[in-house]
Amino acid sequence: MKPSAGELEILQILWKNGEMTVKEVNEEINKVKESGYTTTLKTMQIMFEKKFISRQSLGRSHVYKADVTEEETKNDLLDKFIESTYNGSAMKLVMQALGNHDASKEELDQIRELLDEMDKGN
Amino acid sequence: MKPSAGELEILQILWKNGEMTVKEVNEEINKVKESGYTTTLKTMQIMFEKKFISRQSLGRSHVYKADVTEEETKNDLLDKFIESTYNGSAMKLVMQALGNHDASKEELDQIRELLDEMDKGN
DNA sequence: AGTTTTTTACGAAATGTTTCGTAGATGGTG
DNA sequence: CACCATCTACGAAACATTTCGTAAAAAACT
Repeated sequence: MKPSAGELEILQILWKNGEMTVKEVNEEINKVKESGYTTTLKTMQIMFEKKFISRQSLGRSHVYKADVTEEETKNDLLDKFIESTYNGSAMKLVMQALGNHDASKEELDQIRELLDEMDKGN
Repeated sequence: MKPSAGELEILQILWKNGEMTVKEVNEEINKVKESGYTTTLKTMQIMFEKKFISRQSLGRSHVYKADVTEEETKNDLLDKFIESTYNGSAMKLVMQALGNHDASKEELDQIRELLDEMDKGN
C-alpha cells in the first residue's frame, strides 16, 4: 500500500538511521519542522498497524524499524506517479526531470553509462 | 497549489481535449472507471473555485477549460515528488526511472541528445 | 401548459490524514 | 514509598478529498 506524505517522511528517517524510538524519530522531524511527540507516536502506531514498520520492546519503550524496503516503496511510488502524472510514460518523466534540473558532468556520464547498458539489453 | 488525484485526472482530460462540458468529462472518466455525474460536477466546481479551471456559459450548461498549464502543473508535481521521495535529487529519480522501465532505441537516443545539450550548457 | 430531461447548486456522508489532549502505565530518584 | 519524568494508548477534533442525494432552474417535448 501507498504511504501518505507524513508516513513517507518517517520511513525515510528510519531507512537512513535504522532502529529508532519514537522520541528519536520525532527529534529528527523537529530538525526540519515543528511537530508534537504524540503526533509522531500516533502516526507510527498507524504505520505499525499497516505493517509499514515493526517494533520491539526495549524497557518501557519501543524501538521501531522500517518493515518495507526503500527500493520497493520508492519503485511503487514512482510507478504510481508516472501513471497518474505522465500517463504511464517513464521516458516523458525522465526527459522532463533532466530538462528541469541541473546535473554535474559526473551525473550525466553516469546516466550515459546506464543508457549504454540498456542498449546492450536490446 | 497542488491538484489532488481526482483533480489531476480531470486536468489531464481537459489538457487533452480542450473545452469540455461536465457531461463530456464525466463520459471520458467513465471509459476508465465508474463515476457519477454529480461527482465529476462537484469536483469541477471545486476546481473552478481553486482557479484550476475556468468556464463559460453555453446555453444552460458550462463549458470548462484548464486554467493552469500542463507544463507548469507537471513541473510542480515533479518537483514535489522529487523532494518528498528522492530527497531532492532529480538524478536519483532519473536513474531509477531508467533502470526500471524499458525504453526503445529511439527514446534512449533522444535522451542522449538531451544529455549532450546539457553538456554544452556547462 | 404540463411533463420529462438536462444541468447546476448545495449539503452532507464516508473516508483518510494530521494533529494533539488526556489518561494511564512504567521506571527512576530523593 | 511518594513524586516526577517518560512513554504508550486512546479518542477526538480539524482538515481535505471523494462521493452522491436532492432540490431547483432551464430547456425540450408533446
